[in-house]
Formats: sequence, C-alpha cells, structure tokens
Amino acid sequence: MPEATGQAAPKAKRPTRDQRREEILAAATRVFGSKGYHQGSLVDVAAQVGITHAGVLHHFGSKDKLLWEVLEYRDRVDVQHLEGKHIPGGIELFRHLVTTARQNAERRGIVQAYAVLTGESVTDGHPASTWVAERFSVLRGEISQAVRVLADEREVTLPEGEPERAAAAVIAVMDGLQLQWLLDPAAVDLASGTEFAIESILTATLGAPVRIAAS
Amino acid sequence: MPEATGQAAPKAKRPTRDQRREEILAAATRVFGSKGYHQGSLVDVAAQVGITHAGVLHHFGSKDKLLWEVLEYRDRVDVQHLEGKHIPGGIELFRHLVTTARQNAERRGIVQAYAVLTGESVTDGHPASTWVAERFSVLRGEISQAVRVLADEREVTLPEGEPERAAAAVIAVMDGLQLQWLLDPAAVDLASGTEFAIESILTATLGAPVRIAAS
DNA sequence: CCACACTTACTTACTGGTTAGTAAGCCCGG
DNA sequence: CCGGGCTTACTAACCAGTAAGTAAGTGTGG
Repeated sequence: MPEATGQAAPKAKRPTRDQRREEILAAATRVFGSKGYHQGSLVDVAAQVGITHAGVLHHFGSKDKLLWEVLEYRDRVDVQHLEGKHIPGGIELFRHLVTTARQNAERRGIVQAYAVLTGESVTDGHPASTWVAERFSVLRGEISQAVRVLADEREVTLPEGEPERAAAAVIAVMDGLQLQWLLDPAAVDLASGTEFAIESILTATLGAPVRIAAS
Repeated sequence: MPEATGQAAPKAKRPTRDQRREEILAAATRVFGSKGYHQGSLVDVAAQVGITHAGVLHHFGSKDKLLWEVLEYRDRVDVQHLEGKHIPGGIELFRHLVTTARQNAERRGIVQAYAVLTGESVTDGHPASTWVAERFSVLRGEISQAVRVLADEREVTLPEGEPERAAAAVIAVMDGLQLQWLLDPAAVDLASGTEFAIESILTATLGAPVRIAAS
C-alpha cells in the first residue's frame, strides 16, 4: 500500500492495465471452468473483479476473444511452470504426466475448466474447438515421441502407428479419469489411477514391464 | 379447408401422442448432441418436428424434464439393442465394449451427444450430473465384476480395489478416445484403439496376456 | 348414428429474465 | 489537462415458461 504522508486515503490503488487484464483472465478461467463458456457470462466474470461487464469488454473486445486469451494464458502459465526444465522426454515425460495428475487432484478448478471446455468444444462451431484439437495433436506428437525413445532404449521395434496409438490411449485415460474424478472424487484416485493406466499401456506397447518411479 | 369428395385429402394424419413424443426425443437428442443442453433451445427442437416450442413444453413440461427423458430414452434404446442377450459378463463384456466402439464410429451424432452432455455435466448444478455420475458408477460396478470373473477363471488373486481401478481406466480410455476422435477422426481409430487399450489394462491387471477376439 | 361433451394437441401472444455488445460521458492519475 | 479505465444506460436478440384460445379428434347418451 502506497503513500503514508501524501494522502493516506484508504482508497485502493487503481491497478495497471496489465494487472487488470490478468485479474480478468483469472476470473474468466474460474467462471468458464465452473459454468462452461456458454453458460458463464461476462457479468459473472466482471463481478469477480469488481467491475461491470462493459469494463471487461473494454479490455477484451468480445467474449470470444476473452476465451482465446484465457486459453493462451493457461498455456503460458503451464509453460512458465516448466521454465528452464526443458520439455522432458522418454520416461521423464511420463513421470511428469503422473506428477501433473497428482497436482491436479489438489486443483479441482483447473481440472474442471479443462474438462468443461474440452467437452463443449465438440459442439458445432465452438470457438475453442480448434484450440483443443491442436492441443491434442501436439500432445500426441510429444507422447508418441517419448514412446519411441523408450522403444529405442530397450531395442524393440514397434509396428507402424503403434506409438501414436499408445499416445492417444495415454491422453484418453488421463482425460477420462479426470471426468470420473470430478463427478465422484471418492470413487477414483487420480494419481494412482493415472500411473497404473500409463504403466499398463507402456508395458503392453513395449512388451516388457515399465515402471514409473516417484519424481 | 378440407372436404372435396369423400375425404381423399392428402392431409397428413395427426401423429399419436407416443409417436410425437418419440419424434421430439429424437430431435432433442440431435439438438442437445450438436449444441449442448444450454446452447440448444426448445425452439431448435420444436423446429425439427415442425411445431412451436410451446408444443414441446405441452408434451414434456420443462426443458429439464425433456433432458431427463432424452437420457432415459437413450438407455432404453441401448438396452433394447441387447434384448434377450442378457448383460454379458466376463470376457464377453469386453468384447461387447469393443463392438460398441466399432459401431459408434458409424454413429457420430450419438457419440457427440454423449461427449457434450458428459462434459457439460461437471458444471455446477447441471441437471444431468447425477445421471452421468450414476451411469459411471454402474459401469464401474459391471466392469469390475467382469474383471473379477476373469481373475477367478485364471486363478489369480487381485489386490483390494484393483478391479475397480481397472474398470475406471477402461471407461476412461473409451471416453477419452471418443473425445479425440470427435475432434480429429483421422488421428484416432476408435475400434482398434479401444481394443488395444482394454487389452493393455486387462493384461497388466491379470499379469497374463488377455486377447479379445472378434465377436 | 349422431349430436353434444369432453380431451388432446397444439398455436399465438406475452412475461420476465438474461445475454453480448455499443455509445457516451465521468473521473482520476500522471 | 487529457487520455485511458471505467460506469451508466441502452439495444436487440434470445431464452424458458405461462396463459388463453382453437381446431381436431374421441367417447357417449339418446
């Protein structure tokens, strides 16, 4: 809090443009996460920041643009989290996936946002559909590459398309478990379930037991 | 107005109550499937049947009730499909799951409806959330039971909670693959991907190779 | 066998609510 | 003193649900 002598008004300092934008993005993530994009309104978002919905539009122009920036924002934060640690490859990637699942069990909001937006995105003409499709595509690429690294290490040759199939299955099981966990957290253990499923898929793909130790 | 001679009028006969209800349920399945529950309106549904939205409300009372009946309708149709063939158990159940996946690849609309509603259902207070949660619960029960049957057949004893974990993983991988397939049908093969993933999970659970032959 | 009573299946018209987006102006800080 | 950040006020569209009226059937008593 600034200014003791000058004018010690208890008035809150007006945030800078970038601060406000970040506040709004965080609020929009919460709102779209808990209510979905269509059901979550700009009024909801604005209320969480303490302004009106017109104020939000002043910063982002339209609801669609806000959604796009929310998605980019999520990517930026996720990458920031790995800063310097370079994208892991081989077995390290799968360790990272399990670790993420473990962390996600403590961040229900983010998991919910991801699940809701992903599900919504398969509706006709949804503004996030290309983003989600692209995200899946990139993930499949990275994971199938890691599978190939493991295969090389163990000197097994995989049939054409097998790494991609395994990659799709790994992503699928993670998303699917999140869905079940969101609807009934007691029935599914996110971390151990993810680890078990990934190990199963890798073991079957490589033809030899694969273990993912603690990170 | 009518009446020329006798009454050879080419006038369309008014459908019976039950016919109309079925028409509306089918239309609602398409609408909620392609646009989601919140974004799909009663006007959309009504237009597909050639009546007004008030006509739809005459039959179903409210939008929420319509959704509930759509979900029940889906169950009824699915079960009808298995009529007489009793709910399969043991390896037969997994064969059935793969067969369903193969059929689903030809029924995009239904898969989309299921994916959209499931994703939407994790939003706060969604009218379908208890239905989806219940469905997951029942499926986990049936599949974990089938896993136990397989374990007994092979005389292996499974750790506490292991069948449930495998069941959750099987459901997860099916749902997740559907999502990826909807967004990029060329990147994922629904039938073979499902078969591969289920075999991987069962093999890892039972400690011995499990194959799912053609049904 | 048919007229009258009643029910069913809607339509039209409206209500109250919510939505995204626009326009104009106010106010504060640098 | 001026410009960005915001509010207030508004619009046009759309929504679910209600109410009342109407036309087309169905059942029934005479």
